[in-house]
Amino acid sequence: MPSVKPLRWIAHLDMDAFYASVELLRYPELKGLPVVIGGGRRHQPETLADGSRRFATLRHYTGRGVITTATYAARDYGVHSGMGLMKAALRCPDAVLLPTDFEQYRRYSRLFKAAVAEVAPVIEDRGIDEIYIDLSEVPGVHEAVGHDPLGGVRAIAQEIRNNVRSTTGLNCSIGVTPNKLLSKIASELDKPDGLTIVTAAELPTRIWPLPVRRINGIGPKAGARLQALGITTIGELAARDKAWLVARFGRGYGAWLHDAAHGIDERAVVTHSEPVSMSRETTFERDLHARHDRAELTAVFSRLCEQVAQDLQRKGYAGRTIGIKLRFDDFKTVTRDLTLAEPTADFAAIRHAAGLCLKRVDLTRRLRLLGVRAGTLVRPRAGDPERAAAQAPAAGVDPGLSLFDAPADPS
DNA sequence: TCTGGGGTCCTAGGACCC
DNA sequence: TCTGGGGTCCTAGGACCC
Repeated sequence: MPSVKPLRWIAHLDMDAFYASVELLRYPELKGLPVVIGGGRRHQPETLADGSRRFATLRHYTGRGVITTATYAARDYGVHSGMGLMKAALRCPDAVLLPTDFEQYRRYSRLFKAAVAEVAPVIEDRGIDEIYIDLSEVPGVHEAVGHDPLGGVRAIAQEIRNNVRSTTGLNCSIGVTPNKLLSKIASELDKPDGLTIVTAAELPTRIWPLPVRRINGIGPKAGARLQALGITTIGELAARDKAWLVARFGRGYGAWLHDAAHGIDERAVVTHSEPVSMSRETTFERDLHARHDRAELTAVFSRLCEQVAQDLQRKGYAGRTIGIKLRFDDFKTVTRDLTLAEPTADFAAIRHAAGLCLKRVDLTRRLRLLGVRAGTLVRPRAGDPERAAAQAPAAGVDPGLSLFDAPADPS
């Protein structure tokens, strides 16, 4: 029997301005206004005596926060996620500033994913506001409706959108194509509140005119290199020989670039995955010096280790690799890590290992960020005495007071 | 007025073993 | 005493994504 490649329909669903939209559900009076989410905890809205609410604006913001999400009204002023709040304040000083409330966003994330699962259960998580959905096995997906050969897919995608809308009050955008790569691109073609179906035959007309940066996996660096080579659009990338790309971008990435430009992507929708690492990091309000701010740094360092330990324990994991991350005042970032004989989720063990890592870093420059990470995770089985012992609190916690001894005086 | 926090994956060199 | 490959683990950095 000849084997025929089954026709796949893969959807990519992206919630529209997710964090901001969740906030608008509880503050409906902000609808239509420029609103940005981000920054610390200091700008909570306050409720006045008459029941109305007063919101902070960007105007007087000081600090190192960035925008995590901006409403479409705010984007009209040229602000976008990732932009520093100080910079955004110059462009749109009257934008409302709300603090992030991950607890709430996670709740709505679970809600919208459950709503999707009622229609199509094969879902791959891509973070809090995005999923891939394999529609291939959903009944009726391959059937035409009237004279529309894509009627089946369209109806199911529409049903997913309706269900998300009615259970969460939130809008999403969906792209549906034969694979994840194209669906990711397609979901952005009609944002917000869009539904876009692209067939393989439409690749030249609908995908090739787009900039290469729209491809998930071509970031700032690769985008700039391609531009320097005279390649701006996906079509121009598709026109290059694979060998030409391999010669310039390496065997793996070069070949992938070629396939991606031709809309080739066989990756499956993965419904389950295990975490590889867990980490905590923090950026300081002002840059700290190892010697001068030793007490503060030591306290932060311990807190990060404790948070990582708690995260591991809460989720039932232990890490065999413990690492640290430091970012200096010149934004240079270094990491150090250390592999233990046994995985651990114990605070004292983590801090001890992280402390050893710290000794391998030159702490002359001031620090702007400190992070702690546990990698090579395992899920210790209950009743495994050896691993249970490794998880138990270790005797003798080193005080850590000498963690941040500076090697030299920079001044 | 510099640029958050939480991740994944890839590469590359050196150690170490066969 | 010198010269090999291959495989795996460890470490550091970097690109990229949400």
